[in-house]
Amino acid sequence: MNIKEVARLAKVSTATVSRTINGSEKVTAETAERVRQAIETLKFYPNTNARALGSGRSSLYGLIISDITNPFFPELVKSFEDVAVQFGQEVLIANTNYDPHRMEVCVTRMLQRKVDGVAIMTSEMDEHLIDEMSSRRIPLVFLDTGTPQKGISNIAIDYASGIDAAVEHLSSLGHTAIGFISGPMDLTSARVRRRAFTNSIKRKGLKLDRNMIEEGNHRMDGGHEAMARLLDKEVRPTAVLTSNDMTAIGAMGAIFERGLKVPHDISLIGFDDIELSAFTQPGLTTVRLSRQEIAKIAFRALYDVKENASAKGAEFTIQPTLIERKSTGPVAARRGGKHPV
Amino acid sequence: MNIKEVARLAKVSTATVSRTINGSEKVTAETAERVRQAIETLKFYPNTNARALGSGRSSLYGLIISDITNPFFPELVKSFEDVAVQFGQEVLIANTNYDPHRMEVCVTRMLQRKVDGVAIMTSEMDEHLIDEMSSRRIPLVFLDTGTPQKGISNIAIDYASGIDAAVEHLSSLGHTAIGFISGPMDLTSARVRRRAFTNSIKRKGLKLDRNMIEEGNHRMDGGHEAMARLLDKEVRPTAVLTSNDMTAIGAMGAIFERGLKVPHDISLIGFDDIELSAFTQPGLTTVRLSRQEIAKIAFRALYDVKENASAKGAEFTIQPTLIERKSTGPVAARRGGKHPV
DNA sequence: ATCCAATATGGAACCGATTTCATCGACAAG
DNA sequence: CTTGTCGATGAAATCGGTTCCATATTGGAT
Repeated sequence: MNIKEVARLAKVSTATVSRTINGSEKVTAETAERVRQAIETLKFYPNTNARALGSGRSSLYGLIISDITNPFFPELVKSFEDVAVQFGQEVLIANTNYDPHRMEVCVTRMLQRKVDGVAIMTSEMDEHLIDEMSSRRIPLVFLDTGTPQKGISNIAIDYASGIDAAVEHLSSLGHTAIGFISGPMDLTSARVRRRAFTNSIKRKGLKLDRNMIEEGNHRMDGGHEAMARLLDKEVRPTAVLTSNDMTAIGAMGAIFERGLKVPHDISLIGFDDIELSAFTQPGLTTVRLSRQEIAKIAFRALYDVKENASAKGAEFTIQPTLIERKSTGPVAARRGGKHPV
Repeated sequence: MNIKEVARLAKVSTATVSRTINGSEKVTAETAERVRQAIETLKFYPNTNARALGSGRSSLYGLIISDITNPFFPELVKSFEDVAVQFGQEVLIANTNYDPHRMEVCVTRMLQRKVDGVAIMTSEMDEHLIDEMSSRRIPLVFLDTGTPQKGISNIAIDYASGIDAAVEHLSSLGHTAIGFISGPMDLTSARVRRRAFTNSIKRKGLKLDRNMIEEGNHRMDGGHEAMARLLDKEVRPTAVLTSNDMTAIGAMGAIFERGLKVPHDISLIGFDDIELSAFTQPGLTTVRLSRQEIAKIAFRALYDVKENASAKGAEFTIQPTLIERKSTGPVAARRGGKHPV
């Protein structure tokens, strides 16, 4: 069941069949119709491997993520695929499980499959792996890491503005003792978010208490444990920011377990705004990072560079926005605090 | 950067390079070493497309799911990939978004990429699409649908035992008015789960009230709305089973919004046991459907049929198990009910 | 009527691997 | 010393498409 059989049935050459399939203009409507009939009759599906081999383009775009189990990523994957499909391209998903070794495996896969571009939405990226890809002139786009270079695009996230808004929100509710649960500190993205937090606290003129910063793992269990540690301290924060929503959701559980209430006893703010965050109890106030936007920009960045040899790597910036729900409230009235419930 | 250049550098033929890469025994240790050196030096990555074309095996296994946004599936994907990697195979993920049309696109992808097998973990499957694949002798495995035929395996889920356990659990807590929120009724899997529920209720000798069955969409918003409808009725159930955990989580929100409490006012049981269900507040009692087990069986079923032309399609059965958490409790004391809090 | 340009189509090389089959050399047996 | 056997290697066909280049055909201009 290959192109030759189709050609024979339609009484044309394989070249003409190929042209018909690819919508080349140089085929008579009549001939094209005959070919289409033959394809239909034989239930012919062109072999993607042969196609890629012959044409040099795989129509495949790689998407490397850290953890498919974190809802942030499936939502990103979905959006990325949606855009890719619009352009008639396919997506190859690879996840690293936050493991630098697996990252190498992922890159190898991309190289072997001859993808037309790679979106790297994770930060455990090794310099030499980047070289491996960029030296082969594969368009790349990073999420919030990486230096924009020739053929390499970068999507920066304006953490400062997002986290400033969160801190401002808490501050306006009377909170001064604000804690933070970070992601795993060996991840660049986690470090960047944490730095944005400390900077923001300083900018607001609040006191930065290192005792109120704990490390999580970007998953629920890590958030749970980190919050437990925070609650065990002598001086508790009245509000806590987290490095992502999963962490916040885990943290929320730890708070309830102590018989405390959100936001009455502790206000909580997440980061990402995954779909789930609208359904927690209470709804999670968070800083939204639009997956649709990231996915769209990422794909377009790759596609443009690929199709348009002239296009060079570009720099984009995403603005996160504060989404106020029910997990934040005025600091509880204590000793005549000025923000009674 | 192809096999020829490697051959030239190592001063051997391309055949020998190919043999070395594939670990064929007929290569002297010395020669193999020289080839490996050359590969290393040139940073050569064999072209998967050419490889698949030449050998007739793609080492790719397809995994078709309904909704990557439902945490059940990412967990399944992860497990499936883990097993595949152990066997040196790759995974091609495709999701249908519950849309039969997209399903056709997914199958086309599989056919074009010449996958070595397809795991169909979704039920919006058209008979003719199955034929399309099975007539090409592609090993298939279905999750809980499909008739086991030659080369087609099926993983059945013993809903009866899982849902019986759930109903028994509620019954022993004194519940008699048990509601159900189903998945979208155009999905086979949703219908099967609903039927398991009604059967179970009948077997327990409880009264089946069609008024207490509402339709959701297997997502949080659907669960939320369905529960809202249930709560608006004159006679409310004291306990509700849902078709999956996402539905239960959405439902929980609707309950809280009315100022009611779980499990005090309403007991809630989910289905799947996604990771999240241990972190809801209160923890969700649910019926666990092991993704690891499903993924492992699914991949092995495909791999065995592929590698072992003799192996025919097989039938497997998965036993779900009840996980008791905090979302179920005795029916609230009313008019001297016999199960006071 | 003649010639040219434009257009549709076919032939064949090519993409980069795998794999069959032939060959070569070495070593053991006679 | 010759011959048979076996193991390592290479040459070339092959997989199923794409695409360059050549050719045939058509219609319009002169």
